[in-house]
Amino acid sequence: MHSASSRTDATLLEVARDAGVSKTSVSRYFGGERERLSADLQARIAGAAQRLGYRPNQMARSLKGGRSRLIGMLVADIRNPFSVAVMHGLEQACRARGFSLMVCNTDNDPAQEREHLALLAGYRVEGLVINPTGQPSHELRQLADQGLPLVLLDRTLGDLEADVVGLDNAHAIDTALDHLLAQGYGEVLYLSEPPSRASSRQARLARVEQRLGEGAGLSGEACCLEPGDAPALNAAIAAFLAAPGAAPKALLCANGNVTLAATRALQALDVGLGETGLMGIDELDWCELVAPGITTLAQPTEDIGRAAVDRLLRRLDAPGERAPPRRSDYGGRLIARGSTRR
Amino acid sequence: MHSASSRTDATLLEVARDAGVSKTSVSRYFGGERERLSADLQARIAGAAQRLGYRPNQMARSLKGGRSRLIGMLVADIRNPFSVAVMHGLEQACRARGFSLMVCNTDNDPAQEREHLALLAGYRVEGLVINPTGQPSHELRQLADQGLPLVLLDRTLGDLEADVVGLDNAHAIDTALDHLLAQGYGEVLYLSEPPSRASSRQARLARVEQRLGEGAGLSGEACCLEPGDAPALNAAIAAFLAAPGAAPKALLCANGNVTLAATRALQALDVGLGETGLMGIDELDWCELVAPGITTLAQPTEDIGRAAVDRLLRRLDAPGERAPPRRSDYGGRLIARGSTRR
DNA sequence: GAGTAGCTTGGGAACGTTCCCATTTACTCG
DNA sequence: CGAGTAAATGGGAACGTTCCCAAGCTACTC
Repeated sequence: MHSASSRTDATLLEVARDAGVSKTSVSRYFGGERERLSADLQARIAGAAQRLGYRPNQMARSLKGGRSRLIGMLVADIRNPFSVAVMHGLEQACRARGFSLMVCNTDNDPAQEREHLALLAGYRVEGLVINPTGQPSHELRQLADQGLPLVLLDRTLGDLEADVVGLDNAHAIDTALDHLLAQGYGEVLYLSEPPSRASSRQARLARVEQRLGEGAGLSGEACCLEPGDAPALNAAIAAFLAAPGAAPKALLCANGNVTLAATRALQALDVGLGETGLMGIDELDWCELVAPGITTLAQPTEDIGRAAVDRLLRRLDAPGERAPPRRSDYGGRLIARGSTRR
Repeated sequence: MHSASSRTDATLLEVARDAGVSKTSVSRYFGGERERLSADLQARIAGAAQRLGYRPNQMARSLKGGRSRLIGMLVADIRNPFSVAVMHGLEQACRARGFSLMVCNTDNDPAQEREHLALLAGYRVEGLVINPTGQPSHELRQLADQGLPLVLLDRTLGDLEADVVGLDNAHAIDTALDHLLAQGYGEVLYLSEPPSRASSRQARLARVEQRLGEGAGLSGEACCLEPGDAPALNAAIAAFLAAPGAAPKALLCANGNVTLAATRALQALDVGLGETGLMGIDELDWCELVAPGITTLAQPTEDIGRAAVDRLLRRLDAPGERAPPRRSDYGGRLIARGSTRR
């Protein structure tokens, strides 16, 4: 049992004194050079550290060494399961390579983004993974200019020089549309949030429009609505379903949030799933539960997380060298369920 | 535009030199004593800092001051929406009080818990919020002994001396059972994961057994199953529904995970919701989507997060003073939906 | 048997801050 | 008009590490 009132932690120097060795030796012991020390010294240090409850002070450590061993993550919406899944992959990968992850949630608020960016910079994170909200803030640009390795999740950001890791959007849209076509749907309504600043939304939208324009068995339209505008969504869907047309109709949702909103809308309109097709990008817990199951295109979130760390560390290992920004695109996995079975 | 190759950040001393002032003044400027400086000095410092892209080094700062301004959170499963929601509340509250949150996910793995605990201790977090997995690790006990303020989420942990913030379990169970009774259900199957180490599960289970034992219009049983054992769950539910009994039957799920599993099971058994009642503790995105909507008892997650930070800071403000551990219980909010309407 | 190489060990100067003191300057008051 | 106070500023010693360099020792090599 420890004396309950010791409020300040033991320091390296105290351990050294207690063990009767120099601070350098203690530093070596905890700094991964344990094998350089004689067995005797090791034992004495271990004993003293144990006795005093010593833990190396990371702050002092990174101050001297210049290496914080910290990776920062800026996530736009922590309550989005996609973000959480990627975060999980990131954390695993970081840990495996001796880094820790510091996560900040911006709630889609540029002010919080700036503030958190300053925070992370203050802790001298060695790399940054960002799920950007709007356009690049001044702070972010400045960090990038200073050479801080940056990885963007899912979307590019203006002309910001950074690696991007995400879904291969064109391929994802193709997979989705091909699936709908194969299941016998001919008329598609593509639902998305406004693509304004988000490059991935633009890419998906562009591919959809290209494919729908080509004909080849599919026709339809794209519809971009503000998130949360349920009446508009209901109206858009109702209009789409009411329009004359011989081919079976289906909805394709650009991401998980849209899938959620569209599912609500279809229930409000009392439309049966399957008869009218429904498919979404992003797999979610509940997609299999809403009868008869909602077809989705799952993103390989863990892979994306791992890849992000990979990029970061690659740049860290080659400091100074200014490699051109790189994109990594991952394929999605189709999970076919009842909502696209007629 | 900054010179792209400056890999090391500007320091306080460089700013001081550039501005032609002493480092003390710069320290004051960034340390919240800005008003003590003359307008002239303020302007010169601001200019220099801007020019050099200076950001105070948090590491050095907390090294000297002994205050890391960091709160640690240890969460058992980051993919659990309840945890994320609490985390969100925590983060907001931390930010509002000038702290930052460092989150670690243990994936329910004691080894990772120990490792992350060491990490957080290394960064000298000033308080710790824990969503504990099993029994208290040695490391945790040690930190507690050293007087690090600790808040446990949702469950107590052995004899560990720490504040606890969570749902008022007895009251929650009462609310749920009263609702089921009012809706005309008479026979209840309570589903839970094994309560082994988790005090909140024990508390809920105990109250359920007490109430079901009392009679008063309700009878039934409790059933504890390993998470993920779908066949056993199906069998248990099937047996419950097949048993003779005149009163309408309902299922009560101890938490979100159980609700998910039970919903799957009911679908597999092709049982209609409402006719057989279903109710869960924890509100989830999809509960309104599974027809006809699943009744839940929502936990006030944001409040819980805020309360946790509150406790922590209260102890931080009164250092040394060893106040007895305290429990805060929050009430849940009933969200009645179709699954408990006959 | 001296020179060299390798191992183990320790001393001390950083790292970028904060904060306690001292110093200077300008005012007020009796 | 001198003393006393307040406000503005700066110098320097910490804080707990790491890491360069040097010292002592043992054991070879030629």
